[in-house]
Amino acid sequence: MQLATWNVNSLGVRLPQLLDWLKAHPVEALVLQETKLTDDKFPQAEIEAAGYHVVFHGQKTYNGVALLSRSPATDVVRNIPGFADQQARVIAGTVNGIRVIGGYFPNGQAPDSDKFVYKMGWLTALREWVRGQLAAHPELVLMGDYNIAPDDRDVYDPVAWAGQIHCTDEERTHFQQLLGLGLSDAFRLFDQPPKIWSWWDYRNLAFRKNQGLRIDHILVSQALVPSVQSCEVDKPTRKNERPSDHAPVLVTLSR
DNA sequence: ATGACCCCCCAGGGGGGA
Repeated sequence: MQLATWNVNSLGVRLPQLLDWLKAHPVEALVLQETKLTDDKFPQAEIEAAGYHVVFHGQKTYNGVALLSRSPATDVVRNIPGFADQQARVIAGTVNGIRVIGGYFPNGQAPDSDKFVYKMGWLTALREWVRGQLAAHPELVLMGDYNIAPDDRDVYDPVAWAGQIHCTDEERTHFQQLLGLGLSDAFRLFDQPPKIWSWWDYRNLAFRKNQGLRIDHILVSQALVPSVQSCEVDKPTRKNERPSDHAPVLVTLSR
């Protein structure tokens, strides 16, 4: 079975692509980020007609997350418990015994900004919550748009991006601390070719020049590592006529 | 080439993304 994450950059715009994508990629579960829809406008009927259960947590204009699954998700959680947050960034549920957590991590804007301070606090709250989730659910996947490029290998121009948002030591330390909970970056469980990204700027002909970052990740718990068969970025979806700036990322499990 | 986008808001430009 496959699990996947995709920052769709407006589900209102991308719904037809999502429905096409699900036909071509009948994944067991998919988390979405940047749906940018309040819950009353969420296209639940269309997604259910495509054969998926769905739970969601949105807001106007910004952020918004959803969890689609072939079987219903149970124990659904919206946002990080105990962390007061005006922004809709997390949705979690248990699907076929696997705890699936989808996150739209804060961007952070710039290392000297208030938004960076928020990003750091959010990451700390997420880590402490996920620590408990792992104790309760040994089979766990934490996936989404992390807005962190974990390593210089994940950046098309690491010199130009050194110290910039997504690439600061503080963000990378947070990523390592998530791994320290007992999670593994599914993509790095395998030898990978260089220059694999999950996001390409709309500007500067970035996709055509393959100038991007790998900031969308699937972290799996140790109990799941033996069943991970592959982890791939679905780059062709970024070539669609009216694409999101992110490509989906998929993990394949032997179950 | 010192360029180059897209989506939201909601009606002319501004905020945000990464």
